[in-house]
Amino acid sequence: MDIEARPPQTTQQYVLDQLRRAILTGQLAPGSAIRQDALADQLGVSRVPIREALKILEGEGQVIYRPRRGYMVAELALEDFLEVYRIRQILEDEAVRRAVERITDEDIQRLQDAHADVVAAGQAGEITAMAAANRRFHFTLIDAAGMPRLRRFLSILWDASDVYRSLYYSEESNRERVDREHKGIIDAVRARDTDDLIRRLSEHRAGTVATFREFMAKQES
Amino acid sequence: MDIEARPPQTTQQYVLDQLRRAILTGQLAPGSAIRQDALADQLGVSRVPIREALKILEGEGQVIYRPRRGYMVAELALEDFLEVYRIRQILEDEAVRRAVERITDEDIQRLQDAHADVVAAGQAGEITAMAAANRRFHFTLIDAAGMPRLRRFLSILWDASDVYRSLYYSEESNRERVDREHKGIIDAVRARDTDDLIRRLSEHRAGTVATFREFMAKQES
DNA sequence: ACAATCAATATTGGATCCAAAATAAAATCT
DNA sequence: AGATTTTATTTTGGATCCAATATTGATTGT
Repeated sequence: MDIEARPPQTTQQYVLDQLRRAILTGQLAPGSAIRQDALADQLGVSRVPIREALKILEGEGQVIYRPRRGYMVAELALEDFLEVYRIRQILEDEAVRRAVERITDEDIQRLQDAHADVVAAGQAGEITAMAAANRRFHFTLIDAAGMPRLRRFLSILWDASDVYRSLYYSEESNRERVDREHKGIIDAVRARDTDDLIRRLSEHRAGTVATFREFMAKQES
Repeated sequence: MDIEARPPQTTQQYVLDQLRRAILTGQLAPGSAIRQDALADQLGVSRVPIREALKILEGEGQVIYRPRRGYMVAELALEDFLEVYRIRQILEDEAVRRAVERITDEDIQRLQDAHADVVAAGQAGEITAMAAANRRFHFTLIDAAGMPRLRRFLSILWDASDVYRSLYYSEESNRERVDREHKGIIDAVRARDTDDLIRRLSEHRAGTVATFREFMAKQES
């Protein structure tokens, strides 16, 4: 399923991919320090490409950097999570408004394909694959807006909350809900019904937020 | 006037500051390649901190990176400029909505101080200082929203268009207009009149966009 | 004169090394 | 024993070096 067969062009790109994966899977836990030397040994590279990859992640807010103290994986408090979702709301509303005007039949086909992958991965219980397909689904819509900066910001926001979104998919009932809501979203796109689409997407996001709220409440106890 | 008397903590920070300045002043022109070796000589440092600083700027979209080809200063076509301002519009609307609810009297005092600096710099004809004070003015408002990610995105968007905003200030009539509009903005904040504030800010931005449009039209001929 | 090929040069990417700072551990003092 | 200072260790920041790739310039052939 993974298309990325060819190796990355540079070592820093390779390191960046690995770091993303480690953060996503929780191998590098939120709040933990990132030891450059250990990581270099583990990946079989020197510290130089690691430092460059970390600078990229710093820019995305995935890691926190303190001069002469090094990097640590960013944590996401409830407050932060809500901010991420609030900004997503605002930016995605704008994105789909533009997208509806510009979207092609091929795009809609891609939307359907991505959703098929979501369902397939969901039934197979492959949470990671499902998260990836889900992201493809939503970014097909976002890409159709043709706004590269907006796309990049949204990408950063999705990255920030990716870890916790997997939580949502781990529940069977939520997976069914995603299936249902995605179908509704596709219908709204086909009908070019912007208001309906925005409403459905808002509803769609609300589920994840609720799950995160519960999760954080349980964490405290 | 420059408060930043103490030197940066690390060399990469110093290089980052210098690169920002060079891009802002046009010393590094949009579209031009950035030669790491030459820059290292010029700043009296090695290439390592330069590479790290460039990675930060890459993340902000200020420079474009192509593997094994190096970095070049990003260009801003009219289309890009309009996207930047559209996203600014959306995010700043949200920011001020929150800000109005949370803003304190000290914040409003800071707003006034910043505006006084804008006017003073404007009368002295110091465009760079005026741009800096103007930024302080607007980010006082944005900061009051208490949304760090939104603040960061807006910071990136301001950076992207900073070069061209100076263009706007270079005209005397525009400087007067800024003075007038800022006063109106402060009044709206004091009155906690969100709708009026949003309207005024929108109007305020429109001037810069118009100037950029004219500039680009002239460029072509 | 122009295009294509080959050689020379410039530039980036990564590894290794050392100094400076931060952290952890040991020793000293009250 | 507990707090404080001193010493040892770990870790980051920066410089230098070399290999791999890209770019430029020269050479050859048509």
